[in-house]
Amino acid sequence: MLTQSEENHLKAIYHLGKFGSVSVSTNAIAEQLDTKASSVTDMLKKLSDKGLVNYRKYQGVNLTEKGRKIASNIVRKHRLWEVFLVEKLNFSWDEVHEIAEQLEHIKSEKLINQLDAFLEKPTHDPHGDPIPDKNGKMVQLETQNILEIKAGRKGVLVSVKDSSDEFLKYLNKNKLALGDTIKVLDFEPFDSSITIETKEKTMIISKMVAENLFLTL
Amino acid sequence: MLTQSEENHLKAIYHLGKFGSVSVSTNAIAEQLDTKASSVTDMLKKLSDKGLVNYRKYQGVNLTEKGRKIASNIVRKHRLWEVFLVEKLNFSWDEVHEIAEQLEHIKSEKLINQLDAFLEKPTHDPHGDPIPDKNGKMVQLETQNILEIKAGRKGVLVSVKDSSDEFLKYLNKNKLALGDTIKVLDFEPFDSSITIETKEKTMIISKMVAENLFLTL
DNA sequence: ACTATAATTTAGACTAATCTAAAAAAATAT
DNA sequence: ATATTTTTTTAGATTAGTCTAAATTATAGT
Repeated sequence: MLTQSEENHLKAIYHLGKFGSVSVSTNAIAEQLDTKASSVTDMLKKLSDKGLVNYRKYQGVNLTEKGRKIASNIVRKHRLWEVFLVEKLNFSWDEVHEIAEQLEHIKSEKLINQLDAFLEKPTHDPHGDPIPDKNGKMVQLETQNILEIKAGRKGVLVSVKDSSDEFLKYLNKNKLALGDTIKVLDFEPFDSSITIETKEKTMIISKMVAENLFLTL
Repeated sequence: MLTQSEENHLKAIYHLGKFGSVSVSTNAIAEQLDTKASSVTDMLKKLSDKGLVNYRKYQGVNLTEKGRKIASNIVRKHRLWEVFLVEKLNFSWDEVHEIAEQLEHIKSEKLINQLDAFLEKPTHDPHGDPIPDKNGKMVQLETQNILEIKAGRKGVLVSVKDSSDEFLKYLNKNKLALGDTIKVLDFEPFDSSITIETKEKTMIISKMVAENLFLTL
């Protein structure tokens, strides 16, 4: 049985491992978990002893098959709980992350299976992130960042990269939600801002915002 | 913010304090939590420093108003989650306790309010125990132990004292469930066993079983 | 290739929660 | 009332997770 801290470290490695680099650095994990590199080193040794990560001093770390399975299961739980909170308990998508961070550590396989069924086996969470199945597999939509879409074309907003409160509140304030159809009207090369059109209105979004919006065409 | 262990100690004192004695003994808490008396003593000092219990060496302990409120809130969460598991996720009543032991420590006031509303503000959990409201108040049904009921009278089974797996499985096996009407046919003074009649059948229950069944007349 | 900088690990300390064994206090029995 | 037993507390040790500061290794710049 793993502790919450062990689970959080595996999850961090899982998330960081997705982006290119074969091995994940100690510092990256420390930053993700808001802790110190020395604490991470200690934990990596422990996880290595348990056969959940491949770790070589100074060389970074990555998940073993066993570790990857555990990590994807935590992500699965996190995202299922987020769906529950939004769909059943009327939370808005900017309120659920912290609570799901707690709920993801509840231990009961039956619980998560029943929850999955109760929610009618959702494939994506409220932020558009795919929910892994029991084996860690997930449907990955073909998405494009809005910055890569040609002016004049339309797409459907299906996921956001940044799931922070502040960013989601910005989207709420500007009436942008998953599932909305967005048309790219104009691209301004000077600052990479984009003019977009939604059902609601026409607006300009900054590069910083645009980087976090992913659409299907 | 309290740790899980602190919360568990408060909850144990809350439950033990219900039965007569003004103050709860160190040993009783230790037994309830399956830990050692010395560990309990340490924790009592800590809880006392935080103003959650009144503790005097060798004199036992009881909850302060602040402590009582926190404890009843944990019990509230535990019982609401049990309702959720049974009503929404199709668990049977003998499977929910352990999971609720974990869920009761999730910290979010909004979560528990929304859950309460989603479940339509239940007043009792699947074992018939009353669910405290936000202020710790609960409706206490006028119940009688089946041993105190005169032969020939009927009652409705509304709660069970022992919530262990084994006992609940015994009830399931014998088709006894909350809400069932039970008629007391005969009382055997020799061993305090009772002959009862349900929709299903007539059966004899031992004193040990009878002690755990509470009815409304 | 050498040096400065950055990343990582090690060493040692701290806190929280637990335990065992011994000491102290309270309860009970004669 | 005293002795025995039980309960409770204290003292000291252990484990997990964390930290800071120092040492080590890797990386980058010239």
